[in-house]
Amino acid sequence: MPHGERKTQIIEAAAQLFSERGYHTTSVRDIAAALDLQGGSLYAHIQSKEELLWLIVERAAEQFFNAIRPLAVSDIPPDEKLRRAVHAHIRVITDDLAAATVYFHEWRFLDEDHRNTFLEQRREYENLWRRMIREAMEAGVLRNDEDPKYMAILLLSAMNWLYHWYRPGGPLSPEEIAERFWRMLLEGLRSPVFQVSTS
Amino acid sequence: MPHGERKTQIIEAAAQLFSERGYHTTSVRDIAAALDLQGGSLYAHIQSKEELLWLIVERAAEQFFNAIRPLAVSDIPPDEKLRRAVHAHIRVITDDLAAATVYFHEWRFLDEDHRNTFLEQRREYENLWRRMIREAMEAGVLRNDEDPKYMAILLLSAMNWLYHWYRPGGPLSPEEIAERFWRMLLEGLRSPVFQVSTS
DNA sequence: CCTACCGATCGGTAGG
DNA sequence: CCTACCGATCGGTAGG
Repeated sequence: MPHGERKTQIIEAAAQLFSERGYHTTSVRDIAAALDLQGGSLYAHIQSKEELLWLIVERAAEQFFNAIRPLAVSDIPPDEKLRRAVHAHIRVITDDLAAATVYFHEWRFLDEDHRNTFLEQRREYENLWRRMIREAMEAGVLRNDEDPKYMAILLLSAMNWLYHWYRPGGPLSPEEIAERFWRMLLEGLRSPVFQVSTS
Repeated sequence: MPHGERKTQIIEAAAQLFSERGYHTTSVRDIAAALDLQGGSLYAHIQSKEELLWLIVERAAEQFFNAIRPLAVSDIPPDEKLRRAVHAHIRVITDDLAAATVYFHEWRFLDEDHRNTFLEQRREYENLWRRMIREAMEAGVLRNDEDPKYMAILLLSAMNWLYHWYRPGGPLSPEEIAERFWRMLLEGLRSPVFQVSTS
């Protein structure tokens, strides 16, 4: 009978290795070695290598939902709500960079059922963002001459790319990054005193 | 002696498969099968599987440079220059989605030498963007109370994420996407008639 | 949790 | 460009 703690260790070692080398370049023996075990010994705790991938992705998806859903359904003013959501989303990524990297990078290697569940959850998550944005548009906080769909894509793209370049100990804290990103996205990059010739 | 046309076919088939399944999940036999060849026959044209990955990444890097460098060194007004650069960068991604996907996703599996060259080229490319942004800031076109470094990251993040969601035949053309992204980034998401309470 | 092993598949080569 | 093969490594299992 597997005891939970050991399994958590295995999941975390797997997340670290999958994020560094990718799912397929990491062997079950690599994961076992990181815990000073023999390759076959892992199977006392897990059913398959794919189960590990699924558990990592599942957990990460949960982190995103736990961070954003309470905000989304709250009655905080829509601009403050979005500001906090940006901070929260970025926090999930920076708090467990390995898990986030696997979430964004390796989900394609899930079994078909797990992959479908993943895609479904991701769609739901994006809908939370679209709803917050539409709410802010209707409150007159965000401009209503843009499509909330592409606003959401822009926001999430800028944030999600973070796992490519963020490293702990860099010049900016997660909070400072979130602050700057939100400010630039909200206020725009254009100088307020300059009339730019956009078509 | 390999003749060039066949090699191009091999590279393109490899780019397609690498982008769909990833580098390590695609076998040399898969690539050969896509061209109705036997696995071993590829080695009349290539030296190794890694060479294929390198050629795909190399080509993609060249596309980005060819699209942006002439703009960067031109004396087009800085705002128009950036607008065109956004269009050009997005065009490179959408014009060869498979190559762009491999470029962003699979470069980690390059040999050490190739990986170092890749990282060097990417740094140079990002510097082109930083220089264009700094130029626009100094011309008073972009706000000078933000760091050009993070402006560049924001711009490139939003654009680079495109390969995750863009599919040909979608509702927006590459030009329409570029237009919207540039407009949203430049003008900001905030409603012009609303005073948002940012700290 | 280990030892010892399974069949399958991999990238790459020899020889034609 | 094909056939036939190489050693290495893979995920997973049996039996203890």
